[in-house]
Amino acid sequence: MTEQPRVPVTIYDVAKAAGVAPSTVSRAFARPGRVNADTAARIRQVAHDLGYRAHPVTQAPVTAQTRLLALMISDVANPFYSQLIRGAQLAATEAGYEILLADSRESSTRERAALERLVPVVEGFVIGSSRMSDSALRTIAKQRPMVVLNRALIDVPSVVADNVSGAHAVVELLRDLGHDAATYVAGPEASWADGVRFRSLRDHGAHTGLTVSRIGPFLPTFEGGLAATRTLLEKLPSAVIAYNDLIALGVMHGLLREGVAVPEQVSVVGFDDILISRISLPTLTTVAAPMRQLGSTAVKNVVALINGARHRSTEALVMPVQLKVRGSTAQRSRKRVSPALGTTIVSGSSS
Amino acid sequence: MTEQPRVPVTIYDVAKAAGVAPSTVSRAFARPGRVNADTAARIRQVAHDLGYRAHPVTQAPVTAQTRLLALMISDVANPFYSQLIRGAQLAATEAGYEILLADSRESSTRERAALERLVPVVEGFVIGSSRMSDSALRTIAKQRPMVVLNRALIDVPSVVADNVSGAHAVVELLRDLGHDAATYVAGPEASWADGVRFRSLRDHGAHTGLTVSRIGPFLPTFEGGLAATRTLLEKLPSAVIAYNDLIALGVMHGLLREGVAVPEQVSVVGFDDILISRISLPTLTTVAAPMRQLGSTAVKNVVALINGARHRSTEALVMPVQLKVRGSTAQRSRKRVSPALGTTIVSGSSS
DNA sequence: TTGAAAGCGCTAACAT
DNA sequence: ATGTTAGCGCTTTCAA
Repeated sequence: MTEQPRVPVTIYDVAKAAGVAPSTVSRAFARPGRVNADTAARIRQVAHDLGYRAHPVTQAPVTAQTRLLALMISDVANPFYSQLIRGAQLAATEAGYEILLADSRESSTRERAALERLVPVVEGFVIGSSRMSDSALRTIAKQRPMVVLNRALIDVPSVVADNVSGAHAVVELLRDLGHDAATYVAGPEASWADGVRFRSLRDHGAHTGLTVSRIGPFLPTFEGGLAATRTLLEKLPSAVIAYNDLIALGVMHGLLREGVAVPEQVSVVGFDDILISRISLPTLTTVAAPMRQLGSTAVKNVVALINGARHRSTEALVMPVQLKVRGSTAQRSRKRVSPALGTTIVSGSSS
Repeated sequence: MTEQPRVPVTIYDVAKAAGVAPSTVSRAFARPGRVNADTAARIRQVAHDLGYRAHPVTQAPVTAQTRLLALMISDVANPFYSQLIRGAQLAATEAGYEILLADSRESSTRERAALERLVPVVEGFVIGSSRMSDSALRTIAKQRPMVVLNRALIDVPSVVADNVSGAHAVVELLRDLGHDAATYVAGPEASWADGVRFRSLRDHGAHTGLTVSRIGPFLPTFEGGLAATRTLLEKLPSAVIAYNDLIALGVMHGLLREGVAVPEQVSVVGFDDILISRISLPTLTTVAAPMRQLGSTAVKNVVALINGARHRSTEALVMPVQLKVRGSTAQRSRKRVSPALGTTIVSGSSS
């Protein structure tokens, strides 16, 4: 491939070089039939030589709406978003919109840059998960209709999963299984859900006799969970609650690799209920949120905003969650593990 | 939320209604400082009452390039694309572009609609996987620089994984393990890779003494694999090769659920090497393609095209693949399965 | 078949 | 602080 200097070439340049009127050039491209075949051929030749490219934006009638919506998420590779994306797509299709997926890759800088670049192009935003500050988010919200997911933001319509109830259910499950302490493996610090989950776990735990400590932050990925295992092994808890399923799965694998039995020695709980959690071995106990609904609700709301609806309530819309009890949690064992050796020693229960 | 009739309101409407000049309205929004606070407030009020929305496209200086690239894939939820997307994003960031992800959800109609909507907005296309016809794809390629992945398309630059060699390696592996027949579980018919994989398997199998039959098409998902299991159980082969890992995983689980041991009774092979394949039980033998490189190479090429490079070679760029032999394949057993009962019976080898 | 000219909705000089 | 005016790159009447 040979590079050429990049100076935007317009139809005027082409017209001049080809000795025709700009409108003829326009027609040559836009409605091929309406122009003399020879003229058209010559124009195309000249255009090609000049390196002409139709301008991305003005090409379409400037009055046209783009019917494009942007959905911003922090990592497309995270299966957690699959259903959310599906829901959003479904609702968008129904409303005659197309969803453009933007991926911040867990970086607030990238997120902001992408958002800013999209403002002139899309009619509205759905923020699936943001790593930006509330105020930065509000700045964008001022420019285009926006709905935020997984974060409660004053003055911007938001839809969140009921993380508080989910955390309470987890605490109660573990208590019922005889655990009296658990370690929370934290995800990204900029994640709103992370904060809510840990605080809810800790506070409700304090009320009901489950001491929840925290390690992290870790990347919200399988690798992140693997990394967390090292810390966990230093002082192995009988129960681990992870920020999300991917971390939980990583932890589970990390533990199994070290010879620690899950759930016999350590119970593991996640959040999200992604596909793998249903097919891993053991299957993962997790808090399932109605991701698909979250996505479609959000899109319906932006579309309503675009159509002139007004946002009223200052409260976030809360969607119910469900605790899926599966194979990775079990009655607390009376055994204690010496992780370095991977052997087990019998002991009384400790606080 | 209250809906309102949708008649595009411009700054001129607002200006007239507020008794000011259009430019004042423009400034009130674009440059808040430069306008009397009272006037600005009044304008905002009027604008709001009229349901004014900044026009998505003309808002930015019309001369600006969008610096946006579209990446079209057939299913964002398929982890197969994760690395491809990453590669594309990395290369795009480096070139100062933003990647917009578009998802056809396995539908050529949706794909075409999305592509057409994106033409005026993006500077170039990377088609990660297409369900459209070659000619339909070429139509879009005429309007914007385009690079196609996973499909060889004459006149349009394309980058493909070396499916042929991958298939050959699979055939040889299975032969070496003593198998003399295998069933290929097909994916989407519109998938170019599907055709190449099956033909390569069948042809190379014919040469080396592995009879490859085909069932399908099935959805390229875990559920698709589960569905395929039913057909497979009717006449259980000693080896299954799936269009992709997701199907392979579905098949594996479907078989295990029915009491068929993998790999003892049936060997299973996939294509792609997605994350789960490394952590499933058993781990999955699969053909790994350099997805990340595919993505970044494609993006580098569109960017070059945008910058005026010319596409020359009519051949697709072929990237090497690697067979990862893992836990789901084993020496062919002498036992035969009576799948309906889930029991095993000893028998001699059969053709 | 082709040219001239008028916009599309908005921003940015340049005036006032 | 605000109004006037000239474009942005392209398409589209309207004439010729």
